[in-house]
Amino acid sequence: MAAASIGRREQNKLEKRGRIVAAARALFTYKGFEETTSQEIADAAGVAVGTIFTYARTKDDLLILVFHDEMLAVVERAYASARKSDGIQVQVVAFFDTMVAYHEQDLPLAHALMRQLGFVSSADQRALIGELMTSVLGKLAQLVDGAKADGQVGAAVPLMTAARSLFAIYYFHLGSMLSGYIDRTQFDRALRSGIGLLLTGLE
Amino acid sequence: MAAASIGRREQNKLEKRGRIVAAARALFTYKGFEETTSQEIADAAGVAVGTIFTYARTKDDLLILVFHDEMLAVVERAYASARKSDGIQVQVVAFFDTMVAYHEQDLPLAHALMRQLGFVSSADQRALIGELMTSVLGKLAQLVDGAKADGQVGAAVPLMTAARSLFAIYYFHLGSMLSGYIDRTQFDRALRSGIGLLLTGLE
DNA sequence: GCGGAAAAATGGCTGCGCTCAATTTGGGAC
DNA sequence: GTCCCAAATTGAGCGCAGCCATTTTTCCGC
Repeated sequence: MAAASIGRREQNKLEKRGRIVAAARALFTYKGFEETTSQEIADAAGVAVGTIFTYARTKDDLLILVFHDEMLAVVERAYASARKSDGIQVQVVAFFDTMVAYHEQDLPLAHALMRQLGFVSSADQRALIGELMTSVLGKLAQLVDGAKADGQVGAAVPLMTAARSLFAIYYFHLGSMLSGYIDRTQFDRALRSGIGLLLTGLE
Repeated sequence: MAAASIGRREQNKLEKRGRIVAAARALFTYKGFEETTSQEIADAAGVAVGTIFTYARTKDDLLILVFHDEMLAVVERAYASARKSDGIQVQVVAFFDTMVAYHEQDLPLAHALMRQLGFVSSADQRALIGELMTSVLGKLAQLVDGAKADGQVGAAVPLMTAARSLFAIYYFHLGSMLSGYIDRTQFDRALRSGIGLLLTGLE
């Protein structure tokens, strides 16, 4: 019971944190990020407003918390989906398609998330987002590494540079779509041609 | 006098707009974007708070206005600087180095700008930022096109895809630096290796 | 000039995110 | 069981961006 009772306080905190994040998730989805007030989240989670800000320093942090766990899962799914295909290009496209499909479920929320990714301010945010980036880049690096084995990718290619460049291209075009510069069709085209060009090179 | 008197109203608006943007510019630089209040900008510009919001719908828009003209000029300088060199890789690096040097004058403000680039919400913003993007991508495309002439770049390479991919890599690493994931030295290395890889290709 | 209509400017007001002094809760020492 | 302290919770209050009913300025037909 000692271990359990020590855990009691932590247990409550964890459960409360879960309620807050779940409430935020639901409200963000239902009425949008900007349109949801801290008071509403607090009410839905059954806590006072002030309590929210002991679990997340800002409303923005809450958005990151909402995405964090889900995104890690999506990255795993994206990787699994990519592994089903053959050929590095098809694999990478499949990987990003899975991620886009996830974002397409709620484009406004994805748009709000993208704003935060471009403005990491606190150490908390840096840690959470850094974890996501490590996960995505790691999986992409694995795909590239796999392609090295069967000679699709040159042995001298630095894995992380390749992973970062692939992601950079995806990220840029995703932003263009979420900001309303291009539609989904144009996005697909742009992503494919960008990845294709990175594979063959300019020279 | 007819033409001038018709212009009088426009003249005043333009001059007032100039004062507001200049005041915002100075205050953002002096005490930071978040730390500057609309009231302070209004006082410095000699107008009422409400007036600001007839020239810019939000404080965010004001930030974009502040950068817009300067950025167009920086892109021109970056292009001029790139043309001095030979070899597409060196040119592209010189181009981005000029842009980074500009942002380095005020990293916090560059960071704030980056947040807006990732969250274009109004048609006004889309127009202003779209103009910047067109300018940057156009110049990059020109550099790539020039390199095509002397065979450094394959004739079949689509110019805009190349320009977008180059920019995407720059943008991604710039964001990493501004968000505090990497320092300037790592940025330089990452940018160069990313561009190098795009030139040679993964395959 | 003058009248009036349209455009621009104004600033008190509202609703928001977030703070912080005061209060409640939980858990160990005895 | 009781006491005590630290950790957790609370919500009224604060400062901010942005709104909008009112006032001021500008322009044109006469």
